[in-house]
Amino acid sequence: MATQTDPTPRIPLTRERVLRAAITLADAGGIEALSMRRLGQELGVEAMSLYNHVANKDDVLDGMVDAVVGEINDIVSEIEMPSGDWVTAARRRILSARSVLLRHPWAPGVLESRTNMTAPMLRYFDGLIGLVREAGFSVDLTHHAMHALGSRALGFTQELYDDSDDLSDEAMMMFLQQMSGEYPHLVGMVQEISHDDDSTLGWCDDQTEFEFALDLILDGLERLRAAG
Amino acid sequence: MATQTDPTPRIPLTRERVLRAAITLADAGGIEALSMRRLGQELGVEAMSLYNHVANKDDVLDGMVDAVVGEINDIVSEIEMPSGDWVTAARRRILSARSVLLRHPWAPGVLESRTNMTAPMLRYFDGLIGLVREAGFSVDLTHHAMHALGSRALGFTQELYDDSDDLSDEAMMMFLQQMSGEYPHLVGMVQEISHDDDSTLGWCDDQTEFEFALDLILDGLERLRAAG
DNA sequence: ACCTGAACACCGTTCAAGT
DNA sequence: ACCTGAACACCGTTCAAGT
Repeated sequence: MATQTDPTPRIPLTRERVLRAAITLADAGGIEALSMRRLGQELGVEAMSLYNHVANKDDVLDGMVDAVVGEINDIVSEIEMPSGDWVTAARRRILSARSVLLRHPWAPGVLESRTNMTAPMLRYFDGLIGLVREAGFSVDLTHHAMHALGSRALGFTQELYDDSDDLSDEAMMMFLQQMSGEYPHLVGMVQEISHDDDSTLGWCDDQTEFEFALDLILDGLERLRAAG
Repeated sequence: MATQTDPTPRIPLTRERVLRAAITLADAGGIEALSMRRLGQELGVEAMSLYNHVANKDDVLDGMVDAVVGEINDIVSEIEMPSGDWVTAARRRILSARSVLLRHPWAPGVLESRTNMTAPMLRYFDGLIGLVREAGFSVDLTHHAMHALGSRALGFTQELYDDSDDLSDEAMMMFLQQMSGEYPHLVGMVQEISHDDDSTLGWCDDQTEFEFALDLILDGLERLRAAG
C-alpha cells in the first residue's frame, strides 16, 4: 500500500497553468469565451478553485497580457540590430511584435483595457526608448515619439471597421450604387480601389496599411531628428 | 371625467429618450454604469419596457455612438474651410471631433467595440475623403491616409497608459530610483521631462501629444501628395 | 400598443465547510 | 493547503400575462 501513485496523477494547479489555459481558450474562442467557470471547466476544476492561484478575473487578464508581451520581448531581444539605422531597427521590432499579436487576436483589445503598465511592457518600451536615444533623439522628441507611435509601437492599431464578413462582389456593387448619392467620395474611392484589385477578398490589406502608417511616422520622426 | 389630463403626464418612452438617458448615464458614471436595469430605473420604467423601443443593449450602444458622431458632424459642417490648405482644414475637423469626444469619455471605447460603420460615421469619412481628394490626393493615397489616421481621424487614440491616478512627486522620485536599474532609458526620460516641467500634474499633456502625432501624419501625407 | 413580473441562463465572487 | 457547494448580487433577455 503506502504511496501507490495515482494512475492519472493530477497535475497541480498553478498560476502558470491557469494563465496558459486562459490564453488557449481566448486564442480559440475569442475573449468573450473566457469566463472563470469555463476556465475552471477546461482545467477539470470548479471555478472557485482558481481563486487559490489568481486574485480575480482582472488578474487573469493582466497575466495573459504579460505573457504575450513577454513573448514579444523574447523575440525582440534576439533581433540583430543594424547599427546606425534606427528606422530599420525600430521597424523590425515593431513588425515582430505585430507578428506575435496576430497569433493572439484578443490581445490588442485586452491590452487597451488595462490602464497600468506592467513589467514586460515597461521593458519593451525601455528597449525602444534606448534605441532612439542612441540614435540621437532628444528626450523631448523621444517622449513625443512614444506617444505618436502609441499602440503601434507594440504592433497593433484598432481598426474602426471590420471587413471580415463583407458582401459578395455583386452585392457590394449594388450596395455602392445605392450609397453613391449619400457618400459620393467614399463610394468613389471604394469603387476605384476594388476595380484595380483582382482579389475577391476584402479590399484592405491590414499588413500593408499598418506598414504604410508605420513608415509615415518613422520617416517623420527621422526628419525631426535630423533637423535637430 | 372624460379625458382629464394626468397631473404629471408621463412623457412617452421613445428610442430617442432611451438613447439620451443612456448617454447621460455614461457621461456621468462611465460605460460600466450603463445596464439595462439602471437605464430603465433612470427612466422610471422596468428594464423590460426598453425592449419595446430598442432591439437590445448592442442597439443602445450603436445608437449612442451614432448620436455622438452626429454631434461631430454637426460641428464639422459649420467649420469654414480655408480653400487650398487641406492640412489646416483637416486639422480643424479632427480637433473639433476631439473636442466633442472629450465630453463623452466613454465614446472612444464604445466606438472601437463596434465593428460596423454606421451612417454618421460614413458621412464623416465621406467628408474627409472629399477634402483630401479635392486637394489632389490620388485614390490610393486617400485610402492609405484614412488607414494611417484611423481612429485619430475621429479625434481619439487609445492611450496605453493612464496617468490619471499617478503618484505624488516624492513617491514618484523614489519609485523611479528603484526602477532605474531595470528600465534605465525609460526612467531617464521620465526624470528629465518631469524636471523640465513645473506642473505637479501628470507629466503628459494628452492634447499636446495628440496634436504632435496628428501633425506628424498630416505633414507626411502632404509630402507624399506634393511628391505625387 | 405598451408595460410588467416572473423566470431563464448566464456572470464574478464570498464564505463556510469539507479533505 | 487546496478544493468544493451553496449562495449572493448582479447581468441581458424571453415570454406570457396584464391594461
